[in-house]
Amino acid sequence: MNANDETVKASADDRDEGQTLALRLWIALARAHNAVQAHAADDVARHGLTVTEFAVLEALFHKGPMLLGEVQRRILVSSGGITWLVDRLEKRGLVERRPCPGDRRARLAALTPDGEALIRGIFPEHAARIKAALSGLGKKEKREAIRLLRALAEGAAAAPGGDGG
Amino acid sequence: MNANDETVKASADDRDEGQTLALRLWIALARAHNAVQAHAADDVARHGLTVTEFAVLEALFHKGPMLLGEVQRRILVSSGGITWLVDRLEKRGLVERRPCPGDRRARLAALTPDGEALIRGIFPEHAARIKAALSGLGKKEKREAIRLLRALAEGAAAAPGGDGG
DNA sequence: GGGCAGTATCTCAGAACTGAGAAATATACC
DNA sequence: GGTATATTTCTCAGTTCTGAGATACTGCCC
Repeated sequence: MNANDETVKASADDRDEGQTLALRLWIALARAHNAVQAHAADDVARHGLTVTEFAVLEALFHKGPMLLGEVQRRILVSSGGITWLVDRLEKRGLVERRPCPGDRRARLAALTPDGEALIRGIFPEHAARIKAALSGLGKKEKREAIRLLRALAEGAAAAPGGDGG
Repeated sequence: MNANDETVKASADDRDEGQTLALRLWIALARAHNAVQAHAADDVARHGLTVTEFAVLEALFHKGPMLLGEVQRRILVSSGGITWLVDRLEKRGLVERRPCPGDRRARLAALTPDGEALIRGIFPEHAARIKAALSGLGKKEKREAIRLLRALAEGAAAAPGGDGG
């Protein structure tokens, strides 16, 4: 149910125009992501964290202990990546691994008291920083952008190839 | 000149709501970027290229020979990154370095005939693939998304910290 | 024409991953 | 119960990049 006018009648010009538009959108998406990511990275670096490390702590803070695999899917890293991340956070005493009751293959990642104190302390400031980085859009525009980006992600997941086909 | 209603009167609730909205937007942005990037990566991988390598070839294809620094700023990598990328493409015979007339510090990157033939051959299909990945939005929505993403990127660049303050 | 800040690229150590495959366990079917 | 397949995490080699500092040159000012 996409409002896809170009499927009705597609001349060569229409196709070119549609492709140009798509490429422009892809570039705009990449640049916006990059610009916001720079702010996020800059902010969490003050606490010696990377954006993905922060994402792990934040997930555990808001959802409680989770299977490594759940965290992995949530923050979009590979299986090797989540092992590496949790190793790193465990060495710093921010996260611990616990056995998963009922499944001896799996392990839960959970915040330690230190980890919880850290994320509790830095999360509000981080959220404020993200909000500031996104201040180019008003509330209404943000809501519209969220709607469009979600439709974009769903469409991409549904398209053949990539990671969703 | 941002349509920023929340600057008028900001109760604690308003602030929380604004932050929640901002965080949701940040997540939607990251997921959309990731989903589209997966398609782009999957497509160029068929020719043994990464997304950034493709971006270098595409820049040189559409703009002609460029200073390494120009390419670097265009595709958003570090100085070490662009050296590494051009090295790699040069080894594969797709790109060559040329001296820059009038500045002996600088070097131009330019497509070789092989490189031009490659990008000319794969660009149309890649553009079609990107268009397919972005088919979750209609033309009108794409235009609106581009407008919002550009405003987002500008706002982020203008905000203190990150890479634009 | 010598010093000096500024700019462009390169070098290099190492960060932050990826992806394939191994090991351990779970689940389903005969 | 036994075999096959799937799932979950871990290991490890290799890839793709970053950031700091080195090197080479430019252009300005005295």
